[in-house]
Amino acid sequence: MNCLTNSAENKIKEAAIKVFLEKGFDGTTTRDIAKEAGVNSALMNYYFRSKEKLFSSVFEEKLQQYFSGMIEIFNKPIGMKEKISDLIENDFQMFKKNPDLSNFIIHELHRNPDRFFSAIAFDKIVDHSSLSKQLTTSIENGEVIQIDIKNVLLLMKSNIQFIFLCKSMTCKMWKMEDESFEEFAEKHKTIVKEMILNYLFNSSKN
Amino acid sequence: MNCLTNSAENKIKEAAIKVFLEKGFDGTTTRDIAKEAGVNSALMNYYFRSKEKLFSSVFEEKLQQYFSGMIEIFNKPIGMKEKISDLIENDFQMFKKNPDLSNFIIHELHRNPDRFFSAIAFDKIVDHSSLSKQLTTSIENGEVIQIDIKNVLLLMKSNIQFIFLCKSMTCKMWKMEDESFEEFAEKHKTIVKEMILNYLFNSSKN
DNA sequence: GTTTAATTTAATCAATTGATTAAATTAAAC
DNA sequence: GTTTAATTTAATCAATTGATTAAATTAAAC
Repeated sequence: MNCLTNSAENKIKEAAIKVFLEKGFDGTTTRDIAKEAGVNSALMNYYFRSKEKLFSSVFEEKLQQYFSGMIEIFNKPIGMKEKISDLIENDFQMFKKNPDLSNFIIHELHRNPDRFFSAIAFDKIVDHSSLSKQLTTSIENGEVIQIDIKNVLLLMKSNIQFIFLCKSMTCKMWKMEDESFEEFAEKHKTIVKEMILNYLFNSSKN
Repeated sequence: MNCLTNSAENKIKEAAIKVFLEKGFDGTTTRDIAKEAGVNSALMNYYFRSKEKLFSSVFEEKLQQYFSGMIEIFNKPIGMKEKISDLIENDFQMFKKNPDLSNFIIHELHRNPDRFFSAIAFDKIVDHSSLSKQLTTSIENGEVIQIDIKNVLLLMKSNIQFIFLCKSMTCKMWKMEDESFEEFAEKHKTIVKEMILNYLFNSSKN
């Protein structure tokens, strides 16, 4: 019943993660998943009842992953400048390790926005109130410019995620291979960090 | 043979644009398109030979649209600061009018990166050399900081496109309707413009 | 070792999907 | 007005797809 490490159920889940992230829900057939998992295709329905249910379990897991790193950092007892810097760095590393994740989340939410709430209790998971309070304090301090938390988060997300979202276009346009793309991404991350920190923080404090 | 405005061929093409942009290639059936166009489903194959070919013609058109505005501005005889500002504004207006365009291009290129070249002759269409030269001059002037054209373009694209790419997530997270989202988007555009211009341009010149 | 439950397989379904065919209709050419 | 070509339709295919079923096998309980 346990020791799932290599059980059929686990192999199916792993395969589903891989295939759904590559091809999306519509581009994936249940036979794709069964083949990737190396199991009989009826097993998928035995364990997960339907393609839709299997997908949901994958999507839920990935949406959690998408947010999980942020939340820890939100509550870290560190200064605002360091926190912003950490959030950027954290996202960068996550998408570097999971190059399909961003496309997957963005596309599946675009196709069916309601998945957002069926997959996550946002209020519980992303408790932005702590960060929000810290931002307010920093603004009152004069450390940070007058700005809404929504814009701050969007600035960070846009500049990091988009590097990976449009990876294929970048590589085609500028004739890059994986290696030079990685260099480019690292370089861009540095620029983004500098630009955002410069913009948000008043120059008096360093 | 002509007067295509309301011909079946044209209705199919229009319907294909609408449905493909909403649902993507994998999420669309030929019957969806026929139904949307209000024509017999065999007509699609009569005019376009196959779903793949119809899709290609849509994708090609949309990729051109994606780049078309940029190119004009690249070659405008205006200063660097105004040009950057115009490019940002132009992208913003395009994606505001075509909220699915960004998702469509990003997703279909992610699924099949080679479509990029089958759909566009990049060297011809995006002649970035003019902008590239202007940037070099501006850097030598001391007007602009030392930076690569690739990073400049990516900064602009990221910050504008991503607003619309993650529209559904934004609306869910912050409980926005279409109206307040539009306000938010406008506000964010202003911030992005200011941030990017501040970052790229040395403060001596105004 | 027998019984019972859990897991796996092969065979098969009905529905959907992209595509084709042949006939019917409409428009154009002369 | 007849001939010819272009357009449209209804009917139908074969292949694919998500799912189910019933039988076979394996593991667990006693």
